Amino acid sequence: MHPLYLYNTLSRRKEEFSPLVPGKVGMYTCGPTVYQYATIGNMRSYVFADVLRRVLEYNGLSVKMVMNITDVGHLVSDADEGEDKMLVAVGREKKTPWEIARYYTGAFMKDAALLNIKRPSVVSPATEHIEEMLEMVVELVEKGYAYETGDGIYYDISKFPSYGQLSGTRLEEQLAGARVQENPDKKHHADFALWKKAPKEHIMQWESPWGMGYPGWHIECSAMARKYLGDRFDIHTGGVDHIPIHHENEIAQSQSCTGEVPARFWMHGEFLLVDGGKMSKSLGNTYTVDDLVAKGFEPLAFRYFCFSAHYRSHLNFTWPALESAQSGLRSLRTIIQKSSKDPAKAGAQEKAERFRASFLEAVNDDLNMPRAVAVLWDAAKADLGPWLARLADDFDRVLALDLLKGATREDKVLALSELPPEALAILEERRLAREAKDWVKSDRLREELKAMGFAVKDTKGGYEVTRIPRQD
RNA sequence: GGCGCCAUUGCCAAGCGGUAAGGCAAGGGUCUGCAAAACCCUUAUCCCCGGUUCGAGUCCGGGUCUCGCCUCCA
Repeated sequence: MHPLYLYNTLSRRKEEFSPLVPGKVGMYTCGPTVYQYATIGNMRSYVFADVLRRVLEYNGLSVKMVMNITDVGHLVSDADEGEDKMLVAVGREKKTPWEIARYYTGAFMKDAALLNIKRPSVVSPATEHIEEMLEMVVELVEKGYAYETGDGIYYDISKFPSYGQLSGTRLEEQLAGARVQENPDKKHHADFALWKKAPKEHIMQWESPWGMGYPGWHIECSAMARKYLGDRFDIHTGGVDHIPIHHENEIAQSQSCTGEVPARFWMHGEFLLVDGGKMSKSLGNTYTVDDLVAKGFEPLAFRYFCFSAHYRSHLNFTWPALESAQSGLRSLRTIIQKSSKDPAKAGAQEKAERFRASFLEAVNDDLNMPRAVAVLWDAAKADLGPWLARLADDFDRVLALDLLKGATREDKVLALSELPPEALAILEERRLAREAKDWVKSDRLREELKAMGFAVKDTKGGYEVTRIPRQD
């Protein structure tokens, strides 16, 4: 057994992981906002969390994974100003917030499923936890960590000296109001809303001890993690962008209630870049899983692509890079499939065991997927015969690339019954031309089939027809 | 302006002090009427300058470049 090492943002180093309760891991993942489609950048982050969960399970641990769905408008910047994203969606789509949340939650679930992201043990919307959030806010007020202003309840950062421990930022060094409008009622510019008082017309609001209102956008994670995982649990994940504000605030809130930093390990996935630059919803240069599919890619090619870089590194998305991933994944599957028909060779099992050990070592080294995939490739070329499929099946518990699926749609040799009659006619004509050694005609007919979207490959006894992947 | 990350072959990328994994692409070859597939072979000394060390892509110092964060964002 290789020990499992994970990088902890809190300590800025890799630490050996062992769960609080032997054999069981509690893990929280900051989930998606559901007022627009998730981008592939978002999805990279959930692939990362999924891999982490799978690696924990691969190590024999049982994992309770909790994910929130942010369905209540994040309004607000840290200064609690700005537009409400849900409100924007409501205006754009002429639907109720609830309809929008349901729609985009569904879209997210579908994308996750396409990427073989396992469903978390608990995945639940923030609005189902208003009560738990209010309880925490009340507790914070009672304990003196929060104060009321004209427009809400704010966390008082001056009561939490260790603020900034995760990001290494020092409050004094930050320029107050450098780029955001200062809220004059706040005692400190970094104080953040726990609860906001709602104007009458506000789209989503609930009763509270302070009248109608809605939650601040950090409290949902604190409340949900506490409810499902307890005051102290093993791992909390999210994107790197969460480090400086969201997770700092979460720690401040939770620790003020419970006396402890809620999670022992904080892990963060790096951003996906597009053409060397930032991808973000606000820049509008985003792609969705649907966009990839529309270009003829398999969603799992994107998952494989995610494994080409370590989760703590930037990964640069380009279409050629995705093609490279798709090719790689395809040939991997082909090799595995072929290999299973080969006779077993002496020593193959022992070799497979060694590959398994290397694979475990790679994934246990802070989820080093590029190395793990390299181990798979080494194994694929090691002449393992039927043992390769067994090994790949085992690796797939972590990789989840459907390695044993065999041919993809494009690779699959089509039965004659699957072909349109026109294509069959041309094929028959071509067969005759080849018998007559009329190569010019034969090649011309192949071109015709190509235009119809079919590729013909001549074999000993005849030919095979496959679909040509869509090109754009 | 402040803070941080990166810099490895045509592209993506691993590497955590001992003489550069893996993938994609490309080239050569075998096979094929041709093509495709498959198989075999080939392709880097690690941004620059100093330093530490028997030995550095790998540590330290100084540059340069890139990207990111400091504002909603995975």
